[in-house]
Amino acid sequence: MSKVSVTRNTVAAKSAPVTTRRPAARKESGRIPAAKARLSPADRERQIIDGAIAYFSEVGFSGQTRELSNRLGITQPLLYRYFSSKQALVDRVYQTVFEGRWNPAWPGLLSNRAIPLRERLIEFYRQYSAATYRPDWIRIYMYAGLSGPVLNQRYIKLIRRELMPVYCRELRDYCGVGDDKAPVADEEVEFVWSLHGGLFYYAVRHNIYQMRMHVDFMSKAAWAIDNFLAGAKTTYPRLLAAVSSTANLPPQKSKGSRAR
Amino acid sequence: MSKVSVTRNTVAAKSAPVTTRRPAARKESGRIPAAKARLSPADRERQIIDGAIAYFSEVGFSGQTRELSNRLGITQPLLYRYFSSKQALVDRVYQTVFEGRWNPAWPGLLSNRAIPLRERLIEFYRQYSAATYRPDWIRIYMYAGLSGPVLNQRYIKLIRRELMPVYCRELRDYCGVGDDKAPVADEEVEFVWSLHGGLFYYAVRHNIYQMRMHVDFMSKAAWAIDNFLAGAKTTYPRLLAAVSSTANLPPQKSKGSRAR
DNA sequence: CTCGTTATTTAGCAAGCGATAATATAGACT
DNA sequence: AGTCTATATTATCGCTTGCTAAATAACGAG
Repeated sequence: MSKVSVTRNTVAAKSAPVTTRRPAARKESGRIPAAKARLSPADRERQIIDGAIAYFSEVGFSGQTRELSNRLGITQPLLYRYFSSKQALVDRVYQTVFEGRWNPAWPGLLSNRAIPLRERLIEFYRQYSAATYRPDWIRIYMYAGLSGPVLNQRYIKLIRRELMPVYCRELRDYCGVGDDKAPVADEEVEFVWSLHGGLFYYAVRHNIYQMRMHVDFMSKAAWAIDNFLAGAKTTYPRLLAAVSSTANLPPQKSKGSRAR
Repeated sequence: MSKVSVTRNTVAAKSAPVTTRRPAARKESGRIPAAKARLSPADRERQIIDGAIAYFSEVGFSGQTRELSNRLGITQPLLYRYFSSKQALVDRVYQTVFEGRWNPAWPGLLSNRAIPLRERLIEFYRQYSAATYRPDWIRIYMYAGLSGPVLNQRYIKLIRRELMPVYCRELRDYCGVGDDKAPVADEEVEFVWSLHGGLFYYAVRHNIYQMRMHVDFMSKAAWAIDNFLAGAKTTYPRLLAAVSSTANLPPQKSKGSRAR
């Protein structure tokens, strides 16, 4: 219906290199242009994925393909030229959001004993929050968890495998207890989750409940880390002692060995 | 029309607990009506609400009324005899889940200085987790947050208003600093949120990501509380000092006064 | 300029959805 | 029992949604 006119721009033609996956090499185009002209398949695909991330993170994966195409300024059947089904697009959104933001250098950062543990933790949470404590990541992560546990379990297990053992061993060293080689116990990991989860929940309140926060994240994180480390000096040795004392005993019937 | 049989009486039998809240109103026929037959409006309404809580907490509020009615063993138009629209039913689910589980006695429990703070906190989280750290509450809470912030903001503000001031004042007393009457600063509240959020996130991992937990909640809570209190002895006075020193200064342009 | 390729749009189907009106039937009362 | 009322079901409407096929138009090569 004659929604013509506006721009006859040749912008589309200029973008030759595609770099299908690496967001690092993005030039300053930053925001998605309305880009209604003919695009190269690679560019169009990128545009659709970016738009889908923004749209689905806002309304959830029950959002409609027609509304998504409207926001992109394209027609709805065009989506199906690039993705065989809505589910395929959704899967691609998952993949794009969750795979590009994990930094393999984090374990190394956390275990760098040339720096005080406090500073390492602060720097880690600066990077980690910048990468994941954002509306698109957090919201898509939570939508994913509610519609099926597989994806989130995989991510939690990544943290448990890559981060938590390092975390716990550095904490042992910080508190001057335990040895570096003993495997970390579930109780230790859960202990660390209290800090990690407390910081994550800040992001949930901000990005899902959309609370206006009165303390900025890094300031809060610094106080939480300080408190965690200060308490750990006395609590963590006690925890390790409690764990090792019950480690190879028969399972006791104490007040609650069953997870809720 | 031919998809009958299958779950006919199992569904009816399972959804039996109708008398949960209304002791009166029913003559004591003793026999709980099989949900299949004609029910009194009050009983049918309860049954629908209970089923809706279970169904929507599982699949989210984009779940279909037909599927809900199937699970209840009733026909779909019957829902509309009791609720004018799907939205009305959804609102009723919100109301039922979120009102009814808050215990007004909690502030009193937290501020009862006849008991050591540690024990008060443990008892509080025992009650609080039993009331809200359950799949229906947590999942509906998160679905609600993702589809609109209003409800969650109201709940967060309830915590901020009813719990946090008490929490902070007891913490001041525990650490032997500050006075009871000074209003609590945002930084103090955020400090307490670190503990509270860390425990809440345990429930998220368990009930939304459906992780199998290796440490039961109360055990984890006890360690988290111990660590929080142990650290607070040194950290909280420092926090209070930092807050009061910048309290009535002009807003400074430090590295990050803006929330993320 | 012409023409072929292909990105994009127009048109539309079939199933799914919330919601309504008409019909049937269970249960209480006389 | 017979009757009446409110509960529950059958049938269906109008709209939405994922998806497809055919038509159109932009771009590049010769």
